[in-house]
Amino acid sequence: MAATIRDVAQASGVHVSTVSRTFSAPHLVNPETRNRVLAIAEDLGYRPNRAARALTTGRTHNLGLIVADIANPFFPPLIKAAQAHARLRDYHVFVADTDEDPQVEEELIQTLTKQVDGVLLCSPRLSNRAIEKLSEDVPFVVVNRRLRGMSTVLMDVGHGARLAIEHLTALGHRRIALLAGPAGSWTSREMSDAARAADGIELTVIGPNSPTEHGGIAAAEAVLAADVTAVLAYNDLMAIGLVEGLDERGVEVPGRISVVGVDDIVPGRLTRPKLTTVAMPTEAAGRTAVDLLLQLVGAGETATPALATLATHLIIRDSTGPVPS
Amino acid sequence: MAATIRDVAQASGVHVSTVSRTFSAPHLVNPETRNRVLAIAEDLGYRPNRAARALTTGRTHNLGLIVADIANPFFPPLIKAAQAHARLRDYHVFVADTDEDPQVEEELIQTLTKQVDGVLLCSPRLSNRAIEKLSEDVPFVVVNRRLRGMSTVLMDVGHGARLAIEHLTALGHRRIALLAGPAGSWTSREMSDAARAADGIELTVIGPNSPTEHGGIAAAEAVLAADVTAVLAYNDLMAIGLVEGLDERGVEVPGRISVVGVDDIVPGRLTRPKLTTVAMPTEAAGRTAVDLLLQLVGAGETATPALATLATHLIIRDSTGPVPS
DNA sequence: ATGTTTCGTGCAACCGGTTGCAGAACTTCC
DNA sequence: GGAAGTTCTGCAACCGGTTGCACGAAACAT
Repeated sequence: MAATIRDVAQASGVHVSTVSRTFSAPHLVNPETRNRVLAIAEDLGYRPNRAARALTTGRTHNLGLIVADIANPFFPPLIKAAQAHARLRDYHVFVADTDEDPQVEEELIQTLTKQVDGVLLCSPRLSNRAIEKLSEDVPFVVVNRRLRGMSTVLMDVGHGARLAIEHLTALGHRRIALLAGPAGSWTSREMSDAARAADGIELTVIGPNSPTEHGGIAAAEAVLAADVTAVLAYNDLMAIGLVEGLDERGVEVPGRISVVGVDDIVPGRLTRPKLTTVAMPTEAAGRTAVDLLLQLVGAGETATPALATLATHLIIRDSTGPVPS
Repeated sequence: MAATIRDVAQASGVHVSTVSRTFSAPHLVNPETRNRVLAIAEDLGYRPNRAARALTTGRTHNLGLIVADIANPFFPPLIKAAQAHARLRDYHVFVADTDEDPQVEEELIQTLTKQVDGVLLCSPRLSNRAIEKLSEDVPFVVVNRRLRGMSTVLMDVGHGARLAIEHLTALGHRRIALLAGPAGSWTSREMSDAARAADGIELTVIGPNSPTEHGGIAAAEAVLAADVTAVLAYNDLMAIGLVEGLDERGVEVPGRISVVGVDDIVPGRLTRPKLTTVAMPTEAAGRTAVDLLLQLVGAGETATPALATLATHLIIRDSTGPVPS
């Protein structure tokens, strides 16, 4: 069995409380005693049991990170960044995948609640109402969804959409289609609001669509029917699918139609043509979300929700070009 | 504050032990009492505290999953599958990223040890020695590395490599290069063993290389110098990079050189030409690893290490073709 | 020399559960 | 009708830590 605090106490001839303090409040114990205890602890391979500690302190030093789909290339960089950032602050993170199912999401949060100090909710599928309810039990930070009264990390996709459209209009495009995402998506709404507000273009909104490669392929027909020269897609996966669908129909990108995606996921850099896209600050979002969450955790009841909006930028590659004459 | 077992006990006029048993050994309590307790628990929103339970039972119902790099597209499907499979068995999983650093890996395992019932180690960078040492403290299942005396999940990449080479020879290729992976990699050794054993081909081994897109780009020069007509790359990322590097030099794939990757990651399906590749059963590996681990956890000291070898298969797409005449 | 702080440590209760043991109430059997 | 089981519940110790409180010793002030 692994050494406990009592083993260390016995071996060093002090009371358990002294050993405890050696680790959790070193300044309260005599340097001499402390060193002796530390040496013996080291010797016995003692490591404090975080779960036991959590029982009295109420701090588990764990975070929960809930995403809709781990395998969606958008998330791994965020997970990685969040996890690394948390680790620096001595936090471990549970990662859970809801498979896009709100029901699963809710259950997950409930069973996780007791084991974590806070939960990071990325692109939640749950209703605002449900989230607010659950947030009574555990601090939340929500990524990619606006929720008043709650700490939030947003990526300014509206701005990104404007940049994309400016880029397209500079290339001479006037008739532009927006391939919308899933119905309830905040991101999708932001994008279409931005696109609708753009001057001097004729916008066709196609969708809602499934935010997958398949959704993009399926939309190719509708894009052709819309008779546009450029398309802004909800995300890169759809954009890639669309390029594929257009290719199957002998339509060249960017020769006949220009395509812009959103997210800047890895595959987009590898396809041909390489995808022009709105880069999302996913790593920064992961780090920021952890920071906000720990801030919330530290503040306890007096917590003030914070809102962080992260900038996006346009990466121009090869899937956009001048409007065909 | 969240309701505890004592709140429920008080509210239902029974002793805490009865409440405890209602949840952890229902058959020991009178159905009538049980229902009353359950109703009141429901009412109070009571949920057992897993950490507290772990203290006495020694079972945390948590697993640790350690990978070298979450953002490497190879891992997310495995993580997703493992996590989903664990959840069905009422286990949560900590996911941690070592950033390819053995030091970090070791620390991570140590701090995680007390909080989990077992650890899944995917493509570990740690020495066998270190892993064996650490395995005294917590059950391990190792994925993608052969380690005697320890439960292991392997993907039969040797077989995959043979399939790939058969495919290439059937197309007429004789001079083939193997783009090796990192030096210590078990997978890389398996592949080169298989390739060396193949009959009737002239093999050039290039490497070790960094297992990234960049490594592939960098290897393009060496591939051309080797004067081969086909290349088997350590993984898809490298294969994609190689195709890119060759393209920059005006070399057509598969027109002049055929390229086969390994892993079947998502981007490979999206590039052009679409990548011929050896598909790895990553989801199955994740599930199998969880099964083996839980089996180990259940068995306690009497655990018998098991070995699972998962089949790979070849997916023929567009990056391979007949040898140029 | 005495009174007041400061410092270091021990004591014991507590966090939220689990579990071996014991005993009460109720059955079953002869 | 009493002995022997069953079934259900309570008691209390325990898991591995933390922490408020008390107390003795040393350091300081007067």
